[in-house]
Amino acid sequence: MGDSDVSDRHPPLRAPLGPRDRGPDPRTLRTRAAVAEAATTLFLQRGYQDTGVDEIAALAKVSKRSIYNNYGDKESLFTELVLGFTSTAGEFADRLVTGLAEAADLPQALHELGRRHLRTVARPEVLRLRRLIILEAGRFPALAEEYYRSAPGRVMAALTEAFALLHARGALTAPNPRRAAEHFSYLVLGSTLDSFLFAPEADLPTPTELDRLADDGVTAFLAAYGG
Amino acid sequence: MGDSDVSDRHPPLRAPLGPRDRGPDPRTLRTRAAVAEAATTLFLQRGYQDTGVDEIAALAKVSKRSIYNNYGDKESLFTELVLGFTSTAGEFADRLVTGLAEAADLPQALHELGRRHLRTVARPEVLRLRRLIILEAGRFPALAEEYYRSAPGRVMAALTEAFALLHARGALTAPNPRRAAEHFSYLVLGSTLDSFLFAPEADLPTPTELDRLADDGVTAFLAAYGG
DNA sequence: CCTACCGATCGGTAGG
DNA sequence: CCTACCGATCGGTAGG
Repeated sequence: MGDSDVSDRHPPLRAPLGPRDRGPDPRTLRTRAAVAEAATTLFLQRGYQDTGVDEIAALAKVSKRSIYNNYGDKESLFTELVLGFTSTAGEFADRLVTGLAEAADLPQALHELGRRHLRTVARPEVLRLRRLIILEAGRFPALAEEYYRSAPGRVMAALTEAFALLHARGALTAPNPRRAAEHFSYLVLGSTLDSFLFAPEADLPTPTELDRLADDGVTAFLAAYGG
Repeated sequence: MGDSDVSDRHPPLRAPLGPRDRGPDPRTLRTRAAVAEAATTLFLQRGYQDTGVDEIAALAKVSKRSIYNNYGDKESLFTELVLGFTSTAGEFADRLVTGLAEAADLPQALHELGRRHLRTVARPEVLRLRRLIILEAGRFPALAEEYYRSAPGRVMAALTEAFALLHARGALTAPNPRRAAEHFSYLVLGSTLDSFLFAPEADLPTPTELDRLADDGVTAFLAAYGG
């Protein structure tokens, strides 16, 4: 099983497998996980600038040196964490709209989609991530663009495609399906997303209120675009 | 023309009128105006934290001491400037909806309102102010609340009132006029406000595109709520 | 005497 | 892994 020579002059900076193929050092994994959790908490709470590397180290109960060893520098740590959450959000976006164009009862399917979408987006950690990315869009423009394209953008693209099909079939009247997708999203999510940005500490709507908000948005959408 | 005694033992710290009623020292006014303009530019561009008092002083071509003499400290300077713009925005909000409930041609009046609203809100300085307040909502929660209540909140309140009247008169079907006002706002403004937060450096829609966005939003609103 | 303003520098804290 | 410390920069204030 060809162990690599310890004196190898070109070791990968972070080997995917350690010597004897034992996998990465479990201590490294523990440290990285502790740092990631602590940094996520603090970044989401206070933003990039107001979170100190010392604070992250203290909360994660690791040394500051371990953070730099595992993540390079503060910017890389931030970027790596945010990109991880962004790809999670992108996967959700793909699943959300699946099957819409084939639904037997379109109004019911849209109401369910609206409720599911708003419930997901109105979770504190999702709202805080969105807010964090907006706060740091000046410092990390590429990150903001990647998030926008992967999360809301992917939902918008999937809705656009579904609405185009439904329009062709006469189930909706949406000659501009892209615009219809935007209208659907802002009708359902608009006020919840907006309020949180201005009052991130305020109480979120209750689940009942969220369903009501989503239903009202979908009802207005169906009145405007319904077959 | 009663000159005040120069040896007066209780001079006001900053007299509204100087000796001989000549008015405030014009040098003071010039300095304050220069500081306000420079600070506004920089705060809107980089946010609170990333703007240094030294930078403001350099851009305004005054000494740092003059900033502290005129505005107390950095937080007060920021608050004073933002509150000034907030009250300006509030006055616009009041005028925007005036006369809507009495319009002879409601669809036309709503289309004009939508265009005017979006054109105003989509000005770079308005978008930047909104973004700045969101960025600093963690540090200045009272400021964010005041802005939210004075600007979007006042438009929403005025629209709600107008829609309630129009519903009573049968010109609209809006049994929940508050919700209708939210839907109107997000249909017209949603995508423009949202995109700017994630890409503050990107090009804004052209005036033609803005009118199209507004028209599409108002058309959807009328299809959903129209008499 | 006052107000406005200057050059110089303070203590404290950030990322690394 | 920790303490100590660096070069840089911040908001705020000193004397004149």
